Amino acid sequence: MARPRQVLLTRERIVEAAGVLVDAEGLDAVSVRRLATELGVAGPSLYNHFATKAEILDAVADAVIAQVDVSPFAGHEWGKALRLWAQSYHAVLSEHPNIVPVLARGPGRNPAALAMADAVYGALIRAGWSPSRATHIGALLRYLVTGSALGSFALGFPGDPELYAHYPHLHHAHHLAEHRERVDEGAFVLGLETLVSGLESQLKSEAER
Amino acid sequence: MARPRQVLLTRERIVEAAGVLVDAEGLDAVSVRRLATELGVAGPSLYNHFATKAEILDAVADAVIAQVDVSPFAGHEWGKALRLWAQSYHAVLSEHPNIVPVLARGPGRNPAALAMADAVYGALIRAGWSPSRATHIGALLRYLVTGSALGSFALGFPGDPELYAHYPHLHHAHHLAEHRERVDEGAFVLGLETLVSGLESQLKSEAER
DNA sequence: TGGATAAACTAGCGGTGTAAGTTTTCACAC
DNA sequence: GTGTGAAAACTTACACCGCTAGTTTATCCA
Repeated sequence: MARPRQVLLTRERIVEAAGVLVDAEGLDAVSVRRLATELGVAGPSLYNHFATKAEILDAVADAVIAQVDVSPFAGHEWGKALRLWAQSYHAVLSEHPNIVPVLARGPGRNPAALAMADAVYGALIRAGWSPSRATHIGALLRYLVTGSALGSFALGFPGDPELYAHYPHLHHAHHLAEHRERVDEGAFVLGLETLVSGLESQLKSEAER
Repeated sequence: MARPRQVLLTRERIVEAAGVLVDAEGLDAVSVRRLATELGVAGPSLYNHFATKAEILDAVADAVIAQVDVSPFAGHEWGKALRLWAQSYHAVLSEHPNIVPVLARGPGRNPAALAMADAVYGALIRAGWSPSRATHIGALLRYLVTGSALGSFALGFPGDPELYAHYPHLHHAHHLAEHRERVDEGAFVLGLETLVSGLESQLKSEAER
């Protein structure tokens, strides 16, 4: 087959198929040939639409970021907006955990990621934070969200009781994986609430001086 | 060469060489053949000492964790200890950023990582936190430290002014990379201080009830 | 002293990302 | 209408990847 009568591939189709594959089988399952097969096409054909494999994965990551709800920054007070946005961010990454390593590298040149950074930073500046503080807060919340999405804390502990026999305080650690959701979610919620309410009182006491 | 008169490889030598290579050129530079060449040995010989490449990288990650100072938990009040430990943890990962993706998967069966988790959890329990809260706090601080080490926030923004022309609040984002250290460090310090002091007042108000 | 084990080797399998060159089709300028 | 050039698929191929299998030989222990 040379050039087909009807176009077989588009950037959108490739990104969508790659996203499905990443979600279903993980980053390692995505090879150019495998992805091409999934699209009914021979391997290197994808290079007519993307320069490298990394570019494909970047596009997948940006499509995920595009699902995050940044609308709270339009209508809510900054602290409330931060909470709502971070929760949406966290929820989206929880639905697509396999792409997180790609996404943790930062916005790069990806439009949805840049738009999100813009919305967050703008809201913080409007609230009265200094440029450097606003940057710090944006970074900080990204640390919390991606850090929590990157690897489940609970699943990091194997479910093998004998492993913990010689650690005086870890006798129950082999049960962690069973309560995965409660543990990971509880840690995130605790962190978000502690951070945002701490920041709220910092800004308030700055304003009073 | 069959079995040599003097042993050429040990687990320690392999882990050390792998660590040097990871630090100098990144995770992708570590291939079994490349590492073996670095050690003056033919490729698959490493498999006499490690079952898989992943096992080698796990050992490198654990050697890094072993450098974290957990001694503060012995002598200091819990809040102070948490701050000192997290700072050491952060500093160690900053010196070895390339191994962070491996390390972010959790302790697994690695002894230094388990010992560290044990020390943190034990100190929190002694301080009066409930088991589930102690787990949450441990998880939370790991999110912060690994999240901040995983990808520089500042370096995530390319230094190309034109890129930000259409984002109303990001006009100065192309300067972020230049101030990388101040930005990333500032965000981490802000996060650590806000979290720990928030937790201190939470525990205090719990105790009063 | 004999046998098991251990530590190196070589050869090779199936897979990877991607470069290069080929063929055919489509869109458009004359 | 009809060349012309770009675009979108193809095939082939390169260098490398993790890892397995089988071989050789030195060392250690009974």
